[in-house]
Amino acid sequence: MPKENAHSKTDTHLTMRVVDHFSAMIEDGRLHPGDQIPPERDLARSLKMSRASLRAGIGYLAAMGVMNVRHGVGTFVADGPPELGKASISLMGALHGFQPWQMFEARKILEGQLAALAAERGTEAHFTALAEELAEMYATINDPAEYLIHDVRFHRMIAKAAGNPILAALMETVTSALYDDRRKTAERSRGLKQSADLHKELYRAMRAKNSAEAQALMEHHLSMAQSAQDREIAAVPRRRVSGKSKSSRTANTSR
Amino acid sequence: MPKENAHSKTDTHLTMRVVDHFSAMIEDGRLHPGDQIPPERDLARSLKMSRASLRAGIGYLAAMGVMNVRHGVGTFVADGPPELGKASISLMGALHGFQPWQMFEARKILEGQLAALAAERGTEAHFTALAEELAEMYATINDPAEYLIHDVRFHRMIAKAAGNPILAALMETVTSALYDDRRKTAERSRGLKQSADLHKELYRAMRAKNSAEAQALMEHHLSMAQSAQDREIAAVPRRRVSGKSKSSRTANTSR
DNA sequence: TGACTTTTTGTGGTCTGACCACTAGAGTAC
DNA sequence: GTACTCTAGTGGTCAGACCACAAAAAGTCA
Repeated sequence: MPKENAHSKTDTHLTMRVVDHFSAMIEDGRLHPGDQIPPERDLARSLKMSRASLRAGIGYLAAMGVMNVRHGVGTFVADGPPELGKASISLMGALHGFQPWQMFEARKILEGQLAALAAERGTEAHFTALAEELAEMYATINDPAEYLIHDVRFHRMIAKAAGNPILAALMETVTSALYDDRRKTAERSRGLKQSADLHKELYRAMRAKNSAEAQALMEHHLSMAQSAQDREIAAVPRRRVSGKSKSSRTANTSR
Repeated sequence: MPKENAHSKTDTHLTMRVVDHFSAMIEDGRLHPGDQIPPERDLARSLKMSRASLRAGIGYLAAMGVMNVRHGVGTFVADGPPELGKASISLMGALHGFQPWQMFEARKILEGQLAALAAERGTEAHFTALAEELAEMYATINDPAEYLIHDVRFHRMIAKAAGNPILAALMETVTSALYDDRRKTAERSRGLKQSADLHKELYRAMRAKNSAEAQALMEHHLSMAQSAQDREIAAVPRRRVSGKSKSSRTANTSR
């Protein structure tokens, strides 16, 4: 396996030369989040390669979430919240057979711990922000789509309050795979009341700096969510895939 | 804000059309890990786009670790162990200022939980494999480079025994950021004896299905490793860095 | 003056088709 | 058999042109 290691000088692939170039600039502090890089035409000339090759490298960085390319505007160093692996989890699920219960298990561990840490380390500002999202959740209890937005923000704020951006990024990675499905599946309103109440308890536990309770409540909350989803799946059976087409080594991609 | 997402039919970017195309094929089961996709020239014709655009999409998938491109041979669907985000964490560290202690905190949580799960779910085959790696560790106790290989395998086997590939992939993501540095820093031999003994205790706890003890031992082990790294940093002061940018490329000595 | 519309400018996105570089296997000589 | 050479197939790079989009500038009209 070509375990490409960072910062090889004689890297043959031009793509990797570009990646290394920008990696070095970022790690050296010559590039910061939000910075715009020069136009592709100029950059290609100064790096002595064709624009096509340069674009391959930029595309690679963009896929990793390090760069942010905006058509007609420019290319920027990513500045938003850290995102690891992006959509890869959903693909990885298909590739390696991730099971829904495994996702929830991972979430329980990560978010449970995050809630505990937030209880210990959260500041007044964090708790205030949590309270505001909580209020919004109650206010939009009859609008599942809107509710979901504040629900997500609430969880994200907990991650922020926990003070560990790495754990927050990992949570984001796992969660994002489930987000799309949830967005499409408008939840029943009656479920939202119960959900909001649970969040309120969670909020109180964190504000009281009771980390053990916060963790337990979070895990309980996610268990409920898991049950809800299981029921959803049972109600709307998923399409089944035809058997193992192990046929030829070369897959036919055209329809 | 533009949370671009999956499976848009009218996606303007050709790059994303390619990504969606293969994502769909993978999720439908028409493509499996290890499968080879058709040559770029044929594929470009059948997808009705230029080879350049097709390559952009393939490059994107390759960056996400979904595809595996081999010059002169062909392009394949990834079949190795799941890897989320690849090298992104080290870059993210530079971008968002990840601190070493945050990495260890994340590791403690993930690997601690993994050890507990392994104790509960591990099979005889798993424990046997662990015992073999343990033996290799004692055998190579005077060869830090070789020792490290078995050390990593030991931890990886724990992750496998835990039976949750998502958590395993997350651990891999966090750990890989530290691996390169560790490889360069030859450890002290006397530290390895202590490390091996700790792994042995850990092994025994797991085999005895004592999940609580396994988790505690793993966390203790990682705490020791963290202390060792802190000493390493203190002994070899880093080059000064300006402002907020701080290199995450530091040595990790003990495990 | 002020607000709206049109044009210009600068950026990334795509196309074409040619040629280079690598790999693996077939063919050949010994 | 072994080692070498050749060849076909694949991804990698190049060049230059043109398209599409977004923001800013210029023009237009009340």
